[in-house]
Amino acid sequence: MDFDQADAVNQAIRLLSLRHRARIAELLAPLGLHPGQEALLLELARTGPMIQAQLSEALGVERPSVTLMARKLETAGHIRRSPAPDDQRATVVELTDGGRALTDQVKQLWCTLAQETLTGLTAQTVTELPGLLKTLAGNVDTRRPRHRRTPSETRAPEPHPEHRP
Amino acid sequence: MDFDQADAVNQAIRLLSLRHRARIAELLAPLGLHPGQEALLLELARTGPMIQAQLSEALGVERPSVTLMARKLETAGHIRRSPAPDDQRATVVELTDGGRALTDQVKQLWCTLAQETLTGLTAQTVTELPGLLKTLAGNVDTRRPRHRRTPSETRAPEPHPEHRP
DNA sequence: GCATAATAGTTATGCGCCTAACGAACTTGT
DNA sequence: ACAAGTTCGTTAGGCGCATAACTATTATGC
Repeated sequence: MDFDQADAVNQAIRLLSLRHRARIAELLAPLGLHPGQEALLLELARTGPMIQAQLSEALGVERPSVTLMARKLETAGHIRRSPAPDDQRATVVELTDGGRALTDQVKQLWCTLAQETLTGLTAQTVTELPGLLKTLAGNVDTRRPRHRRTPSETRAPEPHPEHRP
Repeated sequence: MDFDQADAVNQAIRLLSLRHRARIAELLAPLGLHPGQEALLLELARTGPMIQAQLSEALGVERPSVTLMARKLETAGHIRRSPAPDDQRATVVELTDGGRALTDQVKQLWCTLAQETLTGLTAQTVTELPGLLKTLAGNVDTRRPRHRRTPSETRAPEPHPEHRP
């Protein structure tokens, strides 16, 4: 692959990351939230009370990051942390009533943002987009081992599917 | 737009951002670079010596961010900063010889990364992808004013083009 | 010509995210 | 049953990126 093509892709992903996050920050600021925190709240709303380690896995961030974010969200009164009954090490995290209400507002922003983001795309592109992005993310995922082979990556034998229908 | 659909898109973008950046970090670590710095080096290699304000604009990050990154890259010996002759306030940044050599290595990583990222996609998707991502980034761009209208965004009258041919 | 505005850069501070290192609690192997 | 390993959470430190506030220089208006 030649550099210009690679650069176009990598730069576009970088720019999208920056802009998307910046827009999230803008939308979240009135609620007193910072980018990343909304993901934690939404995950709790989606799955219910859970252990920080599970949150770390679900959010795709490391455990120390969860520790700090959770502490701040707790201080703000949006979540509650209590020791897990069956495991003395674990602390279970859950939304407070206020946190749930706040999350409802986040959900609306979430829709606004997506609507904004998808402006001008065809319906087909919109429906295919999530799968496409997940494929890209999966292709560069470093959490689970990527290919068990040595770094001579001439061509990966079993890539991710294009989209799953 | 319903929440699940919006969430799928937003979450996918978030995940891609995290994973792509993580992979960049992994690839850059052997060179002693951190994510974001490669963009500065590549921009200098692309455009030649330039003012920090121009770098800020080109990279899409704020000027204080450029200040700190540039200082670190200068300390590492990859770039050189000198006062601009025609403007006493400005400082022009350029690659050193070592920086240029390092950037050549970055370019190779860049190709590796893109190849990895695009694994399993059709040729058509690959060619359309940069334009698509740029559209998405442009749709959420907050630097230039987004729509001159009040925030009642029932539907934007003149969205971005699907792709520019 | 001079006050005023705009621009270039820096410092300070805060957040998300990371890795490394640690203690405490659970799980396992034998 | 107990040592060894694993997992959960935390602390400490570092980087990228952001905004706010400041200085120094350049450009503009009248």
